[in-house]
Amino acid sequence: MPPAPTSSCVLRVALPLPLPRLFDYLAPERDGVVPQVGARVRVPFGPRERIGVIAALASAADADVPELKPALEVLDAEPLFAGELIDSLRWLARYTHAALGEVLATALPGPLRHGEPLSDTHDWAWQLTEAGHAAVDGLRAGKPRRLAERLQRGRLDETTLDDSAADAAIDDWRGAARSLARRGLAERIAVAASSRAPVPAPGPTLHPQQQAAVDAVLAADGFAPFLLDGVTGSGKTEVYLHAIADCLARGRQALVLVPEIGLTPQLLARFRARLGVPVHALHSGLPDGERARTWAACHRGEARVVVGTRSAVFLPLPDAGLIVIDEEHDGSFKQLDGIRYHARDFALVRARALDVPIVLGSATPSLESLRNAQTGRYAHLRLRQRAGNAQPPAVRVIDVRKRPLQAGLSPELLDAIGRALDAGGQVLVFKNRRGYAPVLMCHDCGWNAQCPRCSLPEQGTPMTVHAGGRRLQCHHCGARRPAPNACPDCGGLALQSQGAGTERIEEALKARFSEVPVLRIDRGTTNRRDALEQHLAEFGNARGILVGTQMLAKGHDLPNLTLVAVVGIDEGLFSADFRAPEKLAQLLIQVAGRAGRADKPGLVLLQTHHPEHPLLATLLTGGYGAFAELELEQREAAGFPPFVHLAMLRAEAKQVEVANDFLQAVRRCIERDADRHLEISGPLPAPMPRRAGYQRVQLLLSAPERRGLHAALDAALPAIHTLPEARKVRWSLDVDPVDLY
DNA sequence: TCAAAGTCACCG
DNA sequence: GGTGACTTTGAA
Repeated sequence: MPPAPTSSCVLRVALPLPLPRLFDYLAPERDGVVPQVGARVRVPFGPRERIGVIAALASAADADVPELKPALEVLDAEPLFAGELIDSLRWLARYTHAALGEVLATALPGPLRHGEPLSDTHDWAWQLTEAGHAAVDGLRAGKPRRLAERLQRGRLDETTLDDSAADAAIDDWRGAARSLARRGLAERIAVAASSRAPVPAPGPTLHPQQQAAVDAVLAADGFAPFLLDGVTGSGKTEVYLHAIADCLARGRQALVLVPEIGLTPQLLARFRARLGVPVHALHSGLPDGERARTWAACHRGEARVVVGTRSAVFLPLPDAGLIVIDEEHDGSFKQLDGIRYHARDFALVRARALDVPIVLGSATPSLESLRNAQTGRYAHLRLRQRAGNAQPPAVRVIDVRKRPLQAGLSPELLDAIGRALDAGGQVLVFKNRRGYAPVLMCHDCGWNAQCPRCSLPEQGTPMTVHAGGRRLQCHHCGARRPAPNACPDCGGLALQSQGAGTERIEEALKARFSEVPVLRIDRGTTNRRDALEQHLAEFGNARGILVGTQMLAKGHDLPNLTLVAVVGIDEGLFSADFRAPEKLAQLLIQVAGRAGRADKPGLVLLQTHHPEHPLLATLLTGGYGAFAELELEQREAAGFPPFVHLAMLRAEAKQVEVANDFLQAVRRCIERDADRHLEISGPLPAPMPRRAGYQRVQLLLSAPERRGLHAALDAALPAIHTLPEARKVRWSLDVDPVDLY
């Protein structure tokens, strides 16, 4: 029961500011709307107005300040944030140590954040006008005519039109509709939000492992986390679809989170066709209004299935029945600025609070999730069987030590590319992430610089190259030393820092294979969402070479791809980032999955200075599971997640000393009352120490228990916020950082 | 002498 | 974070 609005009612408001406190206001003086927790309010703040959210109600006696200003207006008669959602967001604010107001603002689409009312959620449909009915037969053949002929049979929902766009009957119907509307032949009308009962289309018969996985998920009663660990092509999506169909049949909502690159029109079309209900999509490429409408449709319980990227984890789900995280290992679930949340981890918190099952699917699960499966926190569902008779590709390692390299490509690799092209196939040259923290390596013997203080017997901590190649630095302990002139192991002079960019590779390939097209795909050439699809469509199935980075690891099918060449993997084997081996293994498995089809065996070539490296050996002989076991042992020995918990404080300033001084002061704040289990390293220059004219420094906290880490931060943060040094830098706190940059 | 640039406290 | 108010600094 909301309390009656009385003159003594005080609103404790969370404002979108990086201030870790609430601001108190009196209820608006003349306002019929009853203030409730979770409703937005417009309030005066300093010289201007802000939109905040009522976080609590109190009586005037409890106010912190004697003279309160009245709020201007309560914007929501029904709270936007209610029940489970606001509880979970409160948890997130505590966990990320961020201000509640900022967390709540992050959880809202732009228009709602700026005070606009909850959008209408009626559907739009198109119908012919009277003039339109009369004119159909006179229209010229073309898209407008084809659309008009469809509309002659009755009006059509936009969602239906979107769905049928996939079968190419009327692609780009919007253009055709606009053309008809201009001539007064068709009109757009509002219709009640469709509450179609699901009309699912049958899918392929499940194989026994899929069926077992589906049965396990359907048997769940309330909160139950599942790790769906299925090799590429084993049909994880079918398992999701069955679980979602069951969820719909129970009258509940389903939320599906996918990586940024995974939300393609094909995926949506498949979901829509199979589930037989409208499927809402939510991603950063949509216009604000669209995102606000989806939010409203979820809030009202009208949206039954939502497929979205990271930020969809904030959608209200009053009738939640299931959450699915596809490709749960994917890095794009972690937000890297603002509120640094991890959508997968927050989805788990929400699933627990909503008391619904949650399925985390991946062919290459994160080590965190595998660990949770090992310890029994997640049920481990395995799909080991491939659908159809697709053969895994052959994988060969090319030793490039002492080989003459052209833009980092060995003669053996270039020959293999030539042979694949001669056979009429396509080649993918895949460059592992651009190493912006270069390590020093000997081209003759593969030696690389490691920190003498931090090195463990099997797994050293690499030192990264600084000061134009003259200095080496360890990002774990801060040790520095000059770079050697000759290799300490073999005496050779072929020391080099790693990393030829994709541009240089592209140039070299164009020069060598001038008779075929060479297409480079990376952030530089392809930043729009569908640009990748377009580029690949133009490329077609003809002979040619694709050069690129992460973006090419998954996505569009390339049926004629017979050779995948991976270069730059040594940077992943010896990176300063403890997650680099995991990312590299995931990438290699994914990239390898792209080579060859049932009828054309594929070949994967890995070019390295370290053919005997245990990561490669384990991955090639035992697969990802064996690699993960080995890597978890390494993590445990080296004291890295998931065996410890990390938090990273980053600071940047024009002068290094300013950023350093701040983090030194932070370190003293934390040391003052932290227990002895908390390890602090730094302040140290970030592996990428300069960005846009700013010097970047970081302080890493590590604790064996979450509780200890959070206790230390809770104790120190109030003091850190008031440090005089804090005003001179831009700083941020990242709990569970994914990479240490 | 004024104005631009830097510093600071506060916001209910 | 953003703002107004106050302080320092520099050029005519």
